[in-house]
Amino acid sequence: MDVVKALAALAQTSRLEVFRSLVVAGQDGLTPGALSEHLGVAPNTLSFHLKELVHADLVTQERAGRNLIYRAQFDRMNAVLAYLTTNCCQGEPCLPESAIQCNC
Amino acid sequence: MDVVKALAALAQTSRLEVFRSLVVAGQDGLTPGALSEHLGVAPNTLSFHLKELVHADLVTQERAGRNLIYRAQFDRMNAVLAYLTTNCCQGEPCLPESAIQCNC
DNA sequence: TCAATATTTCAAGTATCATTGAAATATGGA
DNA sequence: TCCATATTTCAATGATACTTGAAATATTGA
Repeated sequence: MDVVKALAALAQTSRLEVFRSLVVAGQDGLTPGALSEHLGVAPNTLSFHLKELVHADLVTQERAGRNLIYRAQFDRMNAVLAYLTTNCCQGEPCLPESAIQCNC
Repeated sequence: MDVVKALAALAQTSRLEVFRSLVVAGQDGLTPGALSEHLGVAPNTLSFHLKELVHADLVTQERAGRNLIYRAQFDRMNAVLAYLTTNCCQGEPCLPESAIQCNC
């Protein structure tokens, strides 16, 4: 699991906005056209960024007729997030409470 | 809260290893010397990466005599992770279960 | 104060990334 | 088949990032 690649894919303003939009959209996903209009990113630039997200395995692509549908890959996202926190603090308590994963 | 900057700071092999080491170390933190030896990163290269992590507010620096001690900033880390998942899936269930945040 | 240890800063070179405009591909409908 | 829509690919340019070696700074103990 290449965590660096996933983090790099998210470490760019347009891509982070794209991914966040897909996270909110959930299983419905979004088309490049919708994303392009909603985020104000040029179609070819958007296509480049979507490919980066797909290569990082954070997003899936499916064709639906004339459109493509992109969706966030939630299990992969959670695996990346989990990597950052596993085995933290040698078992000592480091934070009072939190609840940040995607379990809506 | 500049999430892109934080993700970019983590999206690099050496820095991700440094950060993970600091996460595991917890409140004890680690010195550049210890990190350099443990990870096999040249001291000046390590210094560059540590500065990136500090600028991204993911790591703190404190002097202890001749050494410096770097520590992971857990609340900041959790805030960054939380940003990726908030408002996901329009409230629909998207994953059965998970537990990924730092609450050790 | 001087030397040793710990760590950072600086400058330079190479590589990687983001954006843009133009052209290409794929799909659906007339 | 032909056209329009949707989306991607390509090439080029400018900006940003990583690494390295050498030099500088800070702290401690003799």
